[in-house]
Amino acid sequence: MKYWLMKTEPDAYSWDDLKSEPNHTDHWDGIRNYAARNHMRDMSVGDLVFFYHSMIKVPAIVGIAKVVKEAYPDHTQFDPDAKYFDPKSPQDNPRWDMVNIQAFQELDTEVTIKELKAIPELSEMALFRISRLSVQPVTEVEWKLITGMRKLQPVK
DNA sequence: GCCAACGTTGGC
DNA sequence: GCCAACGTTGGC
Repeated sequence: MKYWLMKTEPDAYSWDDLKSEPNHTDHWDGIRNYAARNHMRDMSVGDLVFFYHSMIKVPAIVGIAKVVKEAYPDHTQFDPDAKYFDPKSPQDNPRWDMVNIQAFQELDTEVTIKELKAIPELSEMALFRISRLSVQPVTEVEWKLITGMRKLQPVK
């Protein structure tokens, strides 16, 4: 079992948006960064994901999602009308992948970046070291520490 | 709005 | 292959 963190701007797509999808599940399209893509390719069904809201007043981990489908080609790279259309991506060897995630667990309250920053054991998190990486690994130690800070409940 | 960090592009 | 210019991310 591996652990991850995925960032999203809630104005574009939020935790509530994911929860309102059929089966609380959606595909994670639009990733156009090789490091982030490679992390998605390393994901396995059952891996857990911190769902993180960025570009807002109080950036925070707002929920826990689960990987329910492993990496497969992101169809939006071939759609000329899509925001993340990539005309240079070869049809027979697509550059960009996505995974499917499902909203899995609720936190009783969100875990803010301020709170995370105050914890010395978390100072090496990719979240702080590699600021622009929108899909990133979380270590087991980091995962257990953070999830231990909150009550978790299944998403209904 | 500012600015640091980092990725991408393109000239040479 | 190098590197300057530029664009984007994202916290503050």
